[in-house]
Amino acid sequence: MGSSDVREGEEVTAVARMTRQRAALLDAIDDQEEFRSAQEIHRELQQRGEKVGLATVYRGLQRLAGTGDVDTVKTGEGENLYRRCATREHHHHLVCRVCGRAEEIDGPTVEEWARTTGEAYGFADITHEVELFGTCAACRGSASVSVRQGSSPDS
Amino acid sequence: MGSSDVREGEEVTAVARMTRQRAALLDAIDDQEEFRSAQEIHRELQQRGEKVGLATVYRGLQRLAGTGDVDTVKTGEGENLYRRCATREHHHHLVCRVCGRAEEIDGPTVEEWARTTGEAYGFADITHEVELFGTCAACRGSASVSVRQGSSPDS
DNA sequence: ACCCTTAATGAGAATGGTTCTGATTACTGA
DNA sequence: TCAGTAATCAGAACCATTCTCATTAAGGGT
Repeated sequence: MGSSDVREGEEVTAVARMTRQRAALLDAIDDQEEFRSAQEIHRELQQRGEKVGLATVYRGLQRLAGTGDVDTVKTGEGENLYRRCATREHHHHLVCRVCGRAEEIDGPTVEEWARTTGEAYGFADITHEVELFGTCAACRGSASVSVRQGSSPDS
Repeated sequence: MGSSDVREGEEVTAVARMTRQRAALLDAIDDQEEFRSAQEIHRELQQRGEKVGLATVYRGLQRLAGTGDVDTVKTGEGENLYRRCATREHHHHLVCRVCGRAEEIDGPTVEEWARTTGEAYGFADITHEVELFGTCAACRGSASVSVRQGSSPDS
């Protein structure tokens, strides 16, 4: 487990043993601007001819998410999507339901709202889950393809 | 399928055939102030001596959620929680990670923020997913029991 | 009260994403 | 080079939820 590694993250890679499959995973992630599910990333790797197990992809993404090297969002269906992280700071996402492209948005407004609202009700250790889903300008025109459900028309 | 029923919902029940198991489900829900998972509700029914199938509980909750008679929130683990709904209007929740008790909160602030932020990026049909999790005052003191994960310390 | 249509139910199988298992492989520091 | 052990792999296990389809029963019509 933990021993001596990681000091001042600046390389997305860093830490732990660099194996062929981990390198492949990092490559794949670096090449993708959009949010992808673990399954999709695994499929992508196979198509590239990389032999990487599904479990390994999950583990890798998990670790990367843990170190803050990749961002994650949950779709309304309880599936996790990943993509490389631009900033390490706390932020939320505006994800396109169609193409999966996402904008990272910071919301001092929501942060503040979440905290004060929670405290107003006497709750502590407030965490918030905030994701926005929509249809981006590019996808607006083109005919629909497989639409990724972000959330029901409510909530 | 659809024919003549439902006009102006005012009774939580209304519509469709009132079966023994549906009545039992409605009862169980009426008695619970906190958010419960379908599995928990099913278990509860069994303990009451009601013989109701798991699938039926899921179907029932689904319908109730559809008609807006029950509220739902998703835990970070992709499990759905239900409880009877106080208001039919759009709102969010502040859920206690420990006991499941929840406050319904309205957030003109977030609503507005979500809409404007989304539009600022050229996205349309914006929907938002917002849930707050925390530890309520009552649970703060008592020793921990099974803690229901609401979300990771981030997001 | 009795029928008949058809919604509702139940038991279990199926799904699908994710995690775990146990054996095997292969980094990496010494 | 070698040992120690992290990482990998294939597939089983998990678990919440959904589906299948034969069976049951609500409830409007008569």
